[in-house]
Amino acid sequence: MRSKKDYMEQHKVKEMVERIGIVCDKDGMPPLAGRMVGFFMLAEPPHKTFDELAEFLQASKSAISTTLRFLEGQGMVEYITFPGDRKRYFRLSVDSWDKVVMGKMDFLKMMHARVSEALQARSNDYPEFNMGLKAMMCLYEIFLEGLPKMIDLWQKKVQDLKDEQ
Amino acid sequence: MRSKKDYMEQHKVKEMVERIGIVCDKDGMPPLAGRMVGFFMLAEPPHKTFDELAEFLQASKSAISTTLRFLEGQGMVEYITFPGDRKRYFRLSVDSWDKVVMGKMDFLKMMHARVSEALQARSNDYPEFNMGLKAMMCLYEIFLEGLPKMIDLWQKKVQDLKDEQ
DNA sequence: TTTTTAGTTCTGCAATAAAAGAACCAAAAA
DNA sequence: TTTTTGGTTCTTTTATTGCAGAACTAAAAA
Repeated sequence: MRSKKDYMEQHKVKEMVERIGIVCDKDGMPPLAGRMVGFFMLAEPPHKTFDELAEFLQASKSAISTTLRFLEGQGMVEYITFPGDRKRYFRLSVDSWDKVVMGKMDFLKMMHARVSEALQARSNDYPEFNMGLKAMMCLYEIFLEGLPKMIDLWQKKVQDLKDEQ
Repeated sequence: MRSKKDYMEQHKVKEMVERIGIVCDKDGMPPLAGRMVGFFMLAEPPHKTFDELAEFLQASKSAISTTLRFLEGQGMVEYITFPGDRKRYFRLSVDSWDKVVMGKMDFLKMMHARVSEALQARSNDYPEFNMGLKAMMCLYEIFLEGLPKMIDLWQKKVQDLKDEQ
């Protein structure tokens, strides 16, 4: 007996990887990046070499390299090394999702700035519409304030989860 | 004197429309959709006809039609009509941004489901990594709970804003 | 009834993005 | 020193997207 729960069969894995890939796709990720995330979520052990990635994902070295660097940039992937082993072992950077969220905040900040400018450029001839834009800014402000709070809450909860183990 | 604040000159408007367009682009919107949002933010009056959109944005009727329907689908654009006038007047749907946010929540729900499945598919051989996935799910749960709360808060604040006018 | 208006839908092309392949490079091994 | 390993970078090919143009439609106007 390998362990309490046996690792699922290969073709089921491929199926799930595709499904995860599609969801990531919808968030604007390139297809291979989505699949790679999917593979990392299911991979056992959770760290994989460059070549293992290329083989499982059936993709070229260049595509793997580019995609790894893309995901690294987003804070979603990192690598570890082992003494006396030249290879890098890549894996999902499971506890730096806050970095990913912070990245999304940059967009909120930009949008907020643009709406603010738009409002300043407008006349007072259409106060009701202007109020709508103010409301929009208000929503961005609430998010910009709320997201870091949610991250804090998350970190506490994660700590609790780890403690109770 | 037209009003307290005069409406800005045309070429400044075009400049700002492009800038807003770029930010929208970064959120994954097609270029014309981003520009259209920009134009709607600055337009006076804030409602524009199909032809006015086509002319200002220098785009074909088909592109305008497609883009309008895309933005309508997202809950970002709506149209009004006037008695005895066949035309539709399109405008930014400024107070249904909650719908846009709810749309983003669908993605969070999907991702949460996929991670949950992944976790169930995994063995117990790598508990630390599994814990990382649990933490990830936890983050999604916090967002799924927090976003509606933020929307509520927003609606209250918007009411206050309107009242104090 | 025919014509015009206000759009929509379908087809095809141009621009962009994703991935492949080959050339390349630095560190380690032989 | 040469070769192999573990990648990266540059160029080319392929797939996808975004938009234009023309054909179309339903309602209103003439």
